[in-house]
Amino acid sequence: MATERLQQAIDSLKSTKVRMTPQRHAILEYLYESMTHPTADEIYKALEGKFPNMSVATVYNNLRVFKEVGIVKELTYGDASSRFDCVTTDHYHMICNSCGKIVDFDYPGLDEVESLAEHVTGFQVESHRMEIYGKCPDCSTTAKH
Amino acid sequence: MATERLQQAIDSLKSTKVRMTPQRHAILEYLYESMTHPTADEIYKALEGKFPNMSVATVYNNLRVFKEVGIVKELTYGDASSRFDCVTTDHYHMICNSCGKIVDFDYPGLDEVESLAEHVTGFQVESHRMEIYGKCPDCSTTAKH
DNA sequence: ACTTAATTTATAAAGGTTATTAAGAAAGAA
DNA sequence: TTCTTTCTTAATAACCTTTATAAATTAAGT
Repeated sequence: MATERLQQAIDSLKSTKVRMTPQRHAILEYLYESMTHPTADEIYKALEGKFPNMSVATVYNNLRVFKEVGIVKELTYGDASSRFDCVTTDHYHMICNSCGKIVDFDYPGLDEVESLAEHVTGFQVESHRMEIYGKCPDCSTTAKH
Repeated sequence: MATERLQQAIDSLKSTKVRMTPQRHAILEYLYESMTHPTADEIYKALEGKFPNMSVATVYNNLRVFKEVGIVKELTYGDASSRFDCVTTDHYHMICNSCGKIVDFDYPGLDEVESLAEHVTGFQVESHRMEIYGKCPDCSTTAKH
């Protein structure tokens, strides 16, 4: 349940020196309720009604704080805006090349790839990132017409 | 051999309406000789000596042209600059979290992940991207001291 | 050599993100 | 409650990468 996880996030903030502000609460709430992976600007626009005076910098600052505390992950893409994900457990993303929709999906760790990479390159593996691109059901249907 | 592949790239440009200019040749040459994955700015700075009047826009324009023709691939990262790869065959990248070094490595296609993702999400898979992060040999050695 | 269309250069502009700083507010102490 | 301290916000400017624009230049075919 979103509310439960939101509460956990708030609790884990309390254990640090991070203060709870109305803006912070609203940003977190939005992240946990919208199951999308919003950009900073989308969050900013979504909260315009509640906080007409909120600055974009506030959104960015707080997202950075949330990242540092570990309750939010940043998904970075080329020239486009970053997106923010409040699901911090390991999972991958399926991204629609047409509409940009992002869907989560789970897959057991790619340990084999990691250990091969380790042997071949001599690197000490720390993490990996994988995304799959394609057309979402909506976009592949409309394309057929 | 780098020279051979460079010549192939030049030839494949000739088959289009793309003209060969000294700047273009130099950018391609740099891409094929440096085995790194340079940013546009690195290329720009590297060629400053030969082309004191070259504009950054020229580098970007040409990299876009090369991408369109298919002889160069762009590797995009969050806020940081894109890097450009003249190896267009499928392969993955191992990236050092400390110094940013990028090393190529091959791995058979992740068909299984793709087809699972297809079933679970209903997407029509078109491609995927994977990167592995860690510490390169140099950086993990110095860390031990 | 001539012509035409592609290319370069220089510059401005766009878009996302960060830095700065003064004003404001949260959390704990008195 | 009130005070105090430190964190946070808001507004704005600045930064950085990349793209757009427009005039001058040049490659390539005739």
